[in-house]
Amino acid sequence: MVSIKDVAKKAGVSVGVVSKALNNYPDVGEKTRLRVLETANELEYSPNRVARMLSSKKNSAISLISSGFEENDQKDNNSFELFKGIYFGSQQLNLDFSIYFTDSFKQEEQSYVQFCRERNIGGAILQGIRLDDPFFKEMVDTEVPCVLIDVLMDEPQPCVGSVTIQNREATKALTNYLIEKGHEDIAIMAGTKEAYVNEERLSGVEEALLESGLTFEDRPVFYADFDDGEAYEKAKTFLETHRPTAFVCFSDLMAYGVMRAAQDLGLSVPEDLSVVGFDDSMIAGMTSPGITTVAQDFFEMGRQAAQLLNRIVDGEADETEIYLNYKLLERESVKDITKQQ
Amino acid sequence: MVSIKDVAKKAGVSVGVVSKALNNYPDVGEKTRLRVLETANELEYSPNRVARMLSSKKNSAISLISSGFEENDQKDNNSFELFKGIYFGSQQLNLDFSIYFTDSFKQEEQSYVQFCRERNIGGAILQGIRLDDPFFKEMVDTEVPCVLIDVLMDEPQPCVGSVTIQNREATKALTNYLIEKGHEDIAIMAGTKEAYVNEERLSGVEEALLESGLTFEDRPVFYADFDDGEAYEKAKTFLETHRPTAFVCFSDLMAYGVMRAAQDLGLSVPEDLSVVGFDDSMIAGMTSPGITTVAQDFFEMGRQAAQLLNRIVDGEADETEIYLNYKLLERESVKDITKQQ
DNA sequence: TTGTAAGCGTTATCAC
DNA sequence: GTGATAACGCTTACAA
Repeated sequence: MVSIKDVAKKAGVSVGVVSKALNNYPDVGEKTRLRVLETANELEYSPNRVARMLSSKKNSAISLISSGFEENDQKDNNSFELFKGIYFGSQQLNLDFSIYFTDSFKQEEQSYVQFCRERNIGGAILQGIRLDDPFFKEMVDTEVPCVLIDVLMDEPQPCVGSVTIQNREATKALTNYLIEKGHEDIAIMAGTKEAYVNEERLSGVEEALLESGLTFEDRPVFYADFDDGEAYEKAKTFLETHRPTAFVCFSDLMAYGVMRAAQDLGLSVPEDLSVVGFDDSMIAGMTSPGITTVAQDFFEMGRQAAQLLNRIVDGEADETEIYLNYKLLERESVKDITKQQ
Repeated sequence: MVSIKDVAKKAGVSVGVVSKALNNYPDVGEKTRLRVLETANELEYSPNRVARMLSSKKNSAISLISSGFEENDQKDNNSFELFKGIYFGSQQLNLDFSIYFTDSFKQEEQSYVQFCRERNIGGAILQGIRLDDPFFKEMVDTEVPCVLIDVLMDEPQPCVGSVTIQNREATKALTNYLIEKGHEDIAIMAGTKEAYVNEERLSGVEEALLESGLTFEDRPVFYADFDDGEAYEKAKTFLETHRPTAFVCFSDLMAYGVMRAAQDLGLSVPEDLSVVGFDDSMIAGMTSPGITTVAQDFFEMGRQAAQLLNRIVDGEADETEIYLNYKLLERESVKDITKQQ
C-alpha cells in the first residue's frame, strides 16, 4: 500500500511537506506543491482516512442515529430517502459518514456519546429520537453537535439544530383544503401521541377548524402509530357506526389503511369518504384512488441536515433551525361535496 | 477522553496488558484480567476503533458498494432491507460497516479498491454491480474479498462469494403454478436484459414451459428495467392487440405496472388477466388484488452476506455460494381457469 | 505472566 | 519553505 512516505521519497521532500501540499496549506512552494501533486497522482496515492482521523484533531465524521427503523420502514421508504440524502450531503462535504440504528436493533447498551467517541464522530443526525431519551440528553449535555430531524427543541441549544417542514402549517392547509371542498364532519387519524410532528400536525388541524368556525373539541381523533394496520382497525370500528365525510391522516400509510377499511365496509373513496394523507410516500401514488397529500422531500431533508451539522461542528451555523418546503399534492382521494347538493 | 492509558494507570498495569485483557488474549493473569475489566468498566472506557483499525493488521471493516440506488428504490425498499440486514449482521460480528453508493450518485472517479484502501476496509458486499464493471474486475484482481448479491461468477474465485436465491427454480415454480391453473398463453415482463437474475429467471420460465410441452421461442418477452412505468407502457401497448391469459413479471413493481395497464384497458385482474410478480415487495400486498409472488428475504440476504464476507476475509469460508430460501406466496392475482369451462 | 517499545499513516509543532 | 519529530490510541512482537 502506497503511503505518504512513498510520495515524499519519490518527490524528494519530507512527509510534512507532502501533507501540507495535499491539504492546500499556504506555506508550501508552488513548484514543490505541483511536483508533490503530480507524483501523488502517478503513484495513485490516496490518503488513509483512518490515520487521518486519528491524527487530526478535527473529526470530519458524522453519523445518523436512528430509531424505529425496523417497524415503519417495512412499508415506507421515507427513512431511506433521508438516509440517502445524508449520505449524498456528506459526500459533497467530503465527510465520512456512519450509521447507528437503535431500538430493537440495538443489542448492546451503549450510549450515543460512547458510540461517537469510539468512532471519532464529530456530530450526529438524530431521527425518530424522543426528546426524553436519556442518551439524547447526554448528547446535549456533552455538547456533541446534533441535528434533529422533524423535531424542535423547547429551548434552543447552541449545539443542536433542526431540519423539518412547518408541519402545523401543512396540516392546516390540508384541512382548509377539505373545508373548501365542503367537508365539516372530519375525523382525524393521528400518529403517535408523543411524537413531536404529531402534536404539530394536530394543532394545525385544530387551527384550521377553529378559524373556519368549526369545533375541535369533540372531534374523533385516533392514534394509529403511523401504521396502516392499526389505522385500518381503528377506522373500521369507527366507520361501522359513524359517517364522517372526510378523514385527515398524518401519514399516507395510515391513509391507505383508512381507505382499505372504508372499502371493506362497502364505502367508496372518495364518493362516500374523502381521505387525505401526509408525506407523499411512494404508496400515495399507487393506491386507487391516489392519495391527496402533503409532499415533503426527505432526501433534501437529509442533505440539508448534513450541511447544517457540518456548520454547527465548524461553529459557523448562523441559523440552527431549517424549514423545508412542502407541497399540497392533489390526487383523487377527495371529493368536492359543495357541488352536489 | 478516557484512553487505554488511563485504564492502565488506574489498574496499575501497562497498556499492553490492558489491551490483551480486553481482547481476550490467553497470556494474561486471571486476577489482573478481572481487575482490568473492572476498572475499564468503572472508567466507562471503550476502545477507540479508529486507532484500533490503524494499529491492527486485520481490517474488521466491511462495506456495501451499491449501484442504482437512486432509481429503483424510489418505489421499492428491497435494497433498504438488504442494507439493514448487512448492518445487523456486521453488528453481530462486531464489524464496522461503511457504505459506498455508486452510479449517478458518484461524482468522483474513484475505484472501489481505492475506496476500500482509504478506509482500511477488509472486504465489500456488492449489489447491483455488473460483472463487466472495470472497478469490480480490479477488486477481483487485487483479491479484495467480495460477496456478490444475486450474482454468481462464471468461474469461482477464492476471494469472491455469492448470496442469492435459486432464481431459476423460483420462476420455474411460478410458471408451473400458472400452468397448473390452466394458463398457457403466458406473456413475460422481464427486467434488464443484462442482469444476471434476469437471465436466470427467464430460463426458469423457459424450463417450466418446455417441460409442460409448451413453446418458449415465440413468447412475448418484454424488458422493462424492473420499473413499473415502463412495464405499464409495454403491457398496455401489447394488451391493446393481444389477450394472453397471464403475465409473469420479474418484479412486483412491474407486476403492478402490468395490472394498472390491464385495468386501464378495462380488463380486470385476475378475471381477464392473471399476473404474478417477484420479490414480495411491500407493494405486493397493497395492490388490489394482492400480487401472487415469490417472496425473498432481503434482510436475511444482507445478514448472510455479512457473515459470509467475514468468513472469506478470515480465510475460513468452506462454501462461497449461499442459496437462501424463497417461498411462493399466493395472493389473489391469479385465476384458476381450469374450472370454468 | 507482565512491561517495553516499535510500529500503523497521518497531522501538527517546531526549529531551521 | 522545508524537514525532523512528537503526537493520535491502539496492537503486537520482543524482552524481562
